[in-house]
Amino acid sequence: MARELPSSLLMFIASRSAASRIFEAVHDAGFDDLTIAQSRLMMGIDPAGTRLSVLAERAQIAKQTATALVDKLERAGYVERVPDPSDGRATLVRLTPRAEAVLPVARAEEDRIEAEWRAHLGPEAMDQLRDALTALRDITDPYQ
Amino acid sequence: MARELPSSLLMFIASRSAASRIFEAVHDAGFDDLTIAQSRLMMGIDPAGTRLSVLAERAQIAKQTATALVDKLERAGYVERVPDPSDGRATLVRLTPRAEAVLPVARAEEDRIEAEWRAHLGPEAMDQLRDALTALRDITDPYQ
DNA sequence: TTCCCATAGTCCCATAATCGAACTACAATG
DNA sequence: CATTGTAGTTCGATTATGGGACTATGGGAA
Repeated sequence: MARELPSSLLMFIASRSAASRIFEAVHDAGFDDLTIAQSRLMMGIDPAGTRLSVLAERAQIAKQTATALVDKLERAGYVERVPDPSDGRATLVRLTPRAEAVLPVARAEEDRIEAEWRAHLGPEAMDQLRDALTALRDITDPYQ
Repeated sequence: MARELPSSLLMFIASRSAASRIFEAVHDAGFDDLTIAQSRLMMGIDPAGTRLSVLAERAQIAKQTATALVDKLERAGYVERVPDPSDGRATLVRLTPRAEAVLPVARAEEDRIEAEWRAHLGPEAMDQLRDALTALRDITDPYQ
C-alpha cells in the first residue's frame, strides 16, 4: 500500500514540466542564451522598471544572486539598468525590446499548456484547480 | 487589468513554499547536512535499493549529477552503495538507518502542510485539488 | 547643519547543482 | 570470442546561490 504523494510534490512535477516546456519554446524561438533562473527574475520586472532589491524579494533570492543574474541579462541585452530618479542609491532594472520579444513566445506556450490541462481535466475541474491554487497563494506566497 | 498568473506558476509558488518548510524542519531536526536536491534524490530510493540510473531518471537529472549527489549522500552517511547481484555493472543505492530517521520528520511536516492547506481551502476543494493534480500527472510526469 | 544609522547595490569567495564528453568495466548477442 | 550496448565514473566547465564585507546614498535626530 503505497503512500500517496504529497500535493506539494504533485505541484512540483506539473510546474517543472511546464517550466521545461516554456524554456524549450523560448530557446527554440532563438533566445537560446536565457536560463530558467534568469527568465524567472525577468518575469518580476514591471513595465516601468523595478528595483533590484524588489526583484530579489519577488524571486525569493539574495541580493547578490539578483545582481549576478541581472549582470548576465544585461550583457545578453535583455535588460538595462537606469538610475532611480527618486533614490540615488537605487537602480531600476528595465526590459529591453529584446526581452519584450520573448514575452509573447512564453505566453503562447503557457496558454498552450493551460489549454492542454483544461482539455485533460475538463473545464469545471480546471476552474476549481485555478481557484484553489490562487487561494493557496494567501498562505504560501511570502511576497504577496 | 493584470494578466492572471499561469496555473503552473501558482503551483511553483506553493510547491516551493512546501519544499522550504520541509527542508527547514529536517534541518532543525539535526539533519543539517542535507540539501533539497539530495533529499529529492533520496525520495526516489526504494526500500530494497534502487539503481543509480533509475534514480537519475526518476529525478530527471543526468547520470553524472546523480553520481555526484549520491557521493555526497554516501559521505554524509545517508545512503550506501551495494553491488547489484543481478548485474555486475550496476550498483544499488540503499538508505541507511540515518536516512530512515529523516523520513518521519519530513512526513510529519508534509502532513502539517497538507492539513493547513485543507483548513484554508475546505475539505471538498482540497480533495478536488488533489484529484486534479493526480490526474495531471498523466500528462506532466515523463517518468510515470 | 552634523552625525549616526539604515538601505541599495556591489564585490569577493566558497559551495552546490548541473551536464557534455570521454572513459572503464561488465553484459549480451550472435 | 568479437562486437555492440549499458552502468557508472571522472573531468572540466558553467550557472545559481548566499555569507560577509564594503561603498555610496538617504533620512532622522541632536
